[in-house]
Amino acid sequence: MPELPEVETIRSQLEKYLVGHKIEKIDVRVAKIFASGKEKLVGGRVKSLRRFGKVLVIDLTNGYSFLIHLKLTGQVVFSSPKLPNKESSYTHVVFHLDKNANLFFNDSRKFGWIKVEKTAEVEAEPFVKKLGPEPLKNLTLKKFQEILASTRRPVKILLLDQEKLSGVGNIYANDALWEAKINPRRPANSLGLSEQSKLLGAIEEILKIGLKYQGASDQWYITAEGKKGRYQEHFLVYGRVGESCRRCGAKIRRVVVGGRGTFICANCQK
DNA sequence: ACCTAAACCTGGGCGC
DNA sequence: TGCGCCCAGGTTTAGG
Repeated sequence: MPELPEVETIRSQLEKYLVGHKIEKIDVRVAKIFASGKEKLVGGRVKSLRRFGKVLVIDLTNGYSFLIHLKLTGQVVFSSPKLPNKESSYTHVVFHLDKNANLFFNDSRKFGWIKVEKTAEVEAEPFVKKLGPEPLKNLTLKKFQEILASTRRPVKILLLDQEKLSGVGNIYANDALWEAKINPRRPANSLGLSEQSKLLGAIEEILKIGLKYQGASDQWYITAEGKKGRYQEHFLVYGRVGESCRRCGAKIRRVVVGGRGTFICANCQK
């Protein structure tokens, strides 16, 4: 799922549901997902929720936090007497909360992880620490231009590199490049001024649209309320192989860039 | 520094 | 229906 709009949708919903709840017990059914430290969380109460790129952070009042990465198929779903129960055969970790509520971590492919850190040390955690600036937050045009100018690697690979900028994944990278009419294979340092600025604007715009539709439920993603997002109904180019370009009508092609499926209108994206 | 393929896993879709 | 193959919102690692 799990690009910036999907994780942010989960974060903001959990802020509403989870804050104030006490963690009474944690049931880890697949050890590799949550390898250690769960005892630090038991008895703690949820204080706040943060997000760094695609990483969700849940802070407790006892000085500890836990980080969740959903990778490709992870789900984080809140359940209470009022919401549908999304426990399934893919539920690998259950946080039992007070007031008959639960937080489920589901993950078909088991690539996701949960990790405990002291709250004060979350930003120094190795994965978080390496993250680059984030669109809609602290990615300025100047910084974006520096990042692009620093390499001749294909621009799409840069957009997906979390150490260069964080939060953008394959869906939003494809759609933003289409929106900006830039070919994903273009060397990053070959973009002109107006292209650089157009691309940053497109990234911000597409992420905002993703947020508006509560993310893309192309496959496994669901919100913390257990519902589907709707951005998949508005894909600009992602996944539209064989269909017509929304701008010029040419056929959308699938190519591979940096080992990832990449969708382009060869007519529009130069 | 950069590139690729493979690895971590499982399920869905498609062609035959 | 079944089987084999390819694909998948991410990231890391091994090898060149």
